[in-house]
Amino acid sequence: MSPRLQRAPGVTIGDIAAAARVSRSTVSRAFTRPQLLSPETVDHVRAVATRLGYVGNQAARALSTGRFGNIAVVVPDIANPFFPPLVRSLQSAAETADLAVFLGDSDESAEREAKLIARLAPQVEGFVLASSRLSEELIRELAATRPVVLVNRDLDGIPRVLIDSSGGMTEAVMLLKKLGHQRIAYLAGPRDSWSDQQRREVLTSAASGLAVEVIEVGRPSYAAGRDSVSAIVRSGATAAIAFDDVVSQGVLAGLELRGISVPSDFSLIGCDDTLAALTTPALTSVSAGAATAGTAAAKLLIQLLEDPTAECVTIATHLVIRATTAAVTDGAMR
Amino acid sequence: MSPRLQRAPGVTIGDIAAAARVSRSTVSRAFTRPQLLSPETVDHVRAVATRLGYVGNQAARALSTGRFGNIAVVVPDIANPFFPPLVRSLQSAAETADLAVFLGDSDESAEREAKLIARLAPQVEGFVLASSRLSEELIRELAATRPVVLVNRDLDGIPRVLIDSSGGMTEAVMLLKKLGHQRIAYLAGPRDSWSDQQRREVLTSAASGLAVEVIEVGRPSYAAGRDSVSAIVRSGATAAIAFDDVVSQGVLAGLELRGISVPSDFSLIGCDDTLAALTTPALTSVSAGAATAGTAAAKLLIQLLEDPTAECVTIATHLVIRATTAAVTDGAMR
DNA sequence: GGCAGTTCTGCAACCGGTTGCACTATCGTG
DNA sequence: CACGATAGTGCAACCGGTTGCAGAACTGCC
Repeated sequence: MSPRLQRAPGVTIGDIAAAARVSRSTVSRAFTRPQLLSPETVDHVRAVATRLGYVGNQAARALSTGRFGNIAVVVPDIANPFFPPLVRSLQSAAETADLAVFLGDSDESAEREAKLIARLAPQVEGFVLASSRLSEELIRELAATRPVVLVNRDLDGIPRVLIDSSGGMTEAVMLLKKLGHQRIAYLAGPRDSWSDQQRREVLTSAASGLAVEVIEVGRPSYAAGRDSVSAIVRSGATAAIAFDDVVSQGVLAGLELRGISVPSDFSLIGCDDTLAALTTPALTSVSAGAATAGTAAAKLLIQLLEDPTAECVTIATHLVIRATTAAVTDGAMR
Repeated sequence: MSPRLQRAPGVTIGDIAAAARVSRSTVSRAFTRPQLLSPETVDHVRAVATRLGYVGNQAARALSTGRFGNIAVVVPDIANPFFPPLVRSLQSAAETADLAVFLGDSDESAEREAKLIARLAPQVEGFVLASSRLSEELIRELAATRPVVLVNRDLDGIPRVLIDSSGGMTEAVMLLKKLGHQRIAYLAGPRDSWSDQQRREVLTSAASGLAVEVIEVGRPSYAAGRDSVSAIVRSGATAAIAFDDVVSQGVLAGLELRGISVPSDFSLIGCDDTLAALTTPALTSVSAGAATAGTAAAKLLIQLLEDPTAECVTIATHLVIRATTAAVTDGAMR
């Protein structure tokens, strides 16, 4: 069979107890509730522990306390540039609360997401589900079991962090109006994305007086953006707002292929501000503060671990104007 | 104090034992060593377990077996586009071996990396350290304790996955030669990066007959790339190879600012192929196969858990030619 | 019919912590 | 000086699994 497991020969509280000539309980308390012991005892035990290189066994601790000191963050695709900053700041915030972070990548599949969650559930205190693809039912079921924080998913009664695009979207529309555009396109993202739904609504209501053409691009990707250009041209729009920056970048490439130059012939605005400064020309985009959302989600979850009260954090957005927007030219698109 | 912990009311083997009218040992064996039980018992117990929604408690299992079913991957910066694909494929491979993945982001700091590792060590079976900033000594110390796989760090005797840039770098130099460039620049990355050291060496040895100017850009970032353009111009080079794609993108922006057009006035080659297709013009780059490296690292670690034999996996690279390279023009740079 | 050999199952100890409770000094007070 | 309060420590049970060992039931064979 498998080679007989030789346990890691870790130092246990038993060893310390023996070396310090106290009981195991005392060793345990020296770390968890020092106020119950005399200061000398605490010092002594801790000194011995340090000398022996003691590191508490998390599994054993978890077993008796029911606390694991771990949380999990699940994302649909860590390779999508929206998520790394989010995960990064989340892990950083978790670290300050001495929580370790499991990462799950569901590969955009609800099924895999459910599996990951089931696998992780027995060893985490709570979950952060970012842009979850799970059904509302499953999420509520999970949330009944343990603390769950959603990011960009709006389920009443479940703590969530929502990046509210309305501010930035409204500014975006206003800017285009001011620049004289009269017919604009919205390159819409996945139907089941809360962010897309919100952006759609805000855009159409803010765009009174403008003609708005909604073009579905499906899964937001570079290729999808590039391929949507023909539809954009057909729509007669002189400007577009895209579901995210990845799509925008595809659109930029597609426009270039057709010899349509940005921003003189066509204006483009992205969302999320993940790549914005990196495109050529630099993309005007609605900042989404993924990093802020990560921190907020971590804090919310940490707070939730102490006091299970539902809450909703909203993060405001604003427009970052760069080089892909300009006044509409006379001939508009040729 | 803290609200008295109400343990998660999870189903335990005790509950199943009672419901199935067998002992706890039998329940345990139904999952871990079914060959010891009669097939009917196994079926029966499993059926009951499923009906009750049993999920094994990982902490308890870990306590008695010493196996956690978790691994950790530590990266310097998950927001750097090289790492997400790596982490993604690593987690996917780990999943098939039923291992859960902890993610640590050291924020480019050796100290934080050490802290993360200490925090995670008591609950993981092994580590994948990607582009570790840790001292050789600390890494060896850790590796003595438990399985460690390094990515892009070359420590003799420690299992590691190395992305070998020599193939792609050589092709890159050959291409530039063929295009008639005679003076090229290398935009060098962090001194303590193994990848950078390797690229430097390969480049200088492959570039016999060419003048090579090494320009240090320090921490590889968009801004660093953009700001290095003046040094490039000063060097008189007509082409450059950059440490990574992020730097390249910065260089593209910097060149544009100066009105130097790519590739007609200047040729540029990146490394890692992380953003390559997304730039304008699309970047010629040395593919690094971060995703492949992630899978390889996971497999190596999994193998290492069974059979602790040091191994080294090397991943070959090649050049992907896109639109930022062209024959040198007469006037070269103005 | 008796006995050795298998196959299956249960008992009980153990992994390494935590914690309710009991016990013993020690102290302050009347 | 007696007595209750309080502080400090230890005992032992418990968390939820795993596993060595022993015993029961069944088989086959002499």
